[in-house]
Amino acid sequence: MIQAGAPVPDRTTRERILDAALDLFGARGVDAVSLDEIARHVGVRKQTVLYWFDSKEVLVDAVLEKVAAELVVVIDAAVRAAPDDPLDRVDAVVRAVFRPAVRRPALLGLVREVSRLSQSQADRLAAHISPLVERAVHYLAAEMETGRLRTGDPRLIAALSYATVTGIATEPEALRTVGWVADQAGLRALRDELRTFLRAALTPL
Amino acid sequence: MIQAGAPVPDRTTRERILDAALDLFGARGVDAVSLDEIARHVGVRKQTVLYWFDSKEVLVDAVLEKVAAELVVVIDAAVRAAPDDPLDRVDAVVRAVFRPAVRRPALLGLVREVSRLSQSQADRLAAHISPLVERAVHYLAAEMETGRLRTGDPRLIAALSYATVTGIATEPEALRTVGWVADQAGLRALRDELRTFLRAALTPL
DNA sequence: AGCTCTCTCTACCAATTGGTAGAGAATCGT
DNA sequence: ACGATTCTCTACCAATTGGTAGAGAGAGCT
Repeated sequence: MIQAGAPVPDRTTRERILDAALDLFGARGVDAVSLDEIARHVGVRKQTVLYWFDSKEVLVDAVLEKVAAELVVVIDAAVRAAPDDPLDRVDAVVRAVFRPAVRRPALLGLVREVSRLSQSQADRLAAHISPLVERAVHYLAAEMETGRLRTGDPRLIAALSYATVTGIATEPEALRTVGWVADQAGLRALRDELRTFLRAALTPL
Repeated sequence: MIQAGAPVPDRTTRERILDAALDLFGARGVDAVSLDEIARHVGVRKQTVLYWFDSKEVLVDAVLEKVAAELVVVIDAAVRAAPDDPLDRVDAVVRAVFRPAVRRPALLGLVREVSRLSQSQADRLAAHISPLVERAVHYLAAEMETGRLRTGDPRLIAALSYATVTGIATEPEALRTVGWVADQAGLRALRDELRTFLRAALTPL
């Protein structure tokens, strides 16, 4: 905690604000979290938050940017490391997406907020994600040609997978409604069920 | 629009408030929609809303209650009407869930709000949904025994399906990020892809 | 030492929120 | 005809929100 009149220049304050914002936004949503609450979590005044980020919208932007960039790196690495078999590759991507999510639920929880973004924010996010998706779609299409994947619409498969992952991310607690336990073991079990589904649906007949 | 000093007793006002609240909550979230905005949509003052529903929380409750009850009826009817084959039955449920969603996107969009509910609200919702899920789980388990479905954990399958549907519901616009078009045709295509997936994953080897 | 830049602070503000108090018009049962 | 009930209104309020203005402490360069 920093006392009044002792503003030791602290380059990490910005990072700590981003960190707290990610957790809080992810857990309870952008609307429900005030700048003041974020500031309190960091041990700083609300106006300090507004010094680092000109407005709440800018802060949201920065958080999304950070998360998207990290996610892209993780997925990218997983794809490159995976063996040549397309089924194994899909499997690797699914596990790669869930790994950070298991460690830090707020990460995927943030996805829930995407639907509330402004047009420009959504566009910027898409700029990060789209290239990844396009590559995946082309890859899937190519492998369907070679017969190593069951034929289908790769874009729909991508959309469905994305929807499923965000669905899991969105509702770790809501899934209790269907009797699912939202702990790490439960998350892993659900991830594995998704892997099974994808394999079953993509394995050539 | 009702003019001042002309409060013709109108039993439908309550219904119209519920209706507007459903659409607005579903489209933009409970937090982002004020009572005043709902009132304006109905053509009434905010205080009239508070006359019919003691607080915003009560209004949210009522909307959820209504949606849950309707959804239960729809699914129930679909199951009863479906043929005896378990794969067809699963298929019928998926279509039944999507039918109201296609007609009225806000309906499933409301699911996004579930994660922000209070404990008591979540419990009440679960009271509606759980029996349905339990029946489905037992049914799936029984059919796995008879060999007409691939064996697996029925509860995980239910959870995964639920997550997928809510994922689609949550992100009709966010899915644009992966290049998916969020119109009715797109929704149908995605629904059919989900049906294909479920069939592929559940068909006995 | 003195000056500038970086950073966090105190003090405020206008707007919006959910909610309360209570007046008054229309309808219905008597 | 009349009183009670039902329903919507005007008028307020306390609390919270995102955001602004500007003071002032510490660090580093000259």
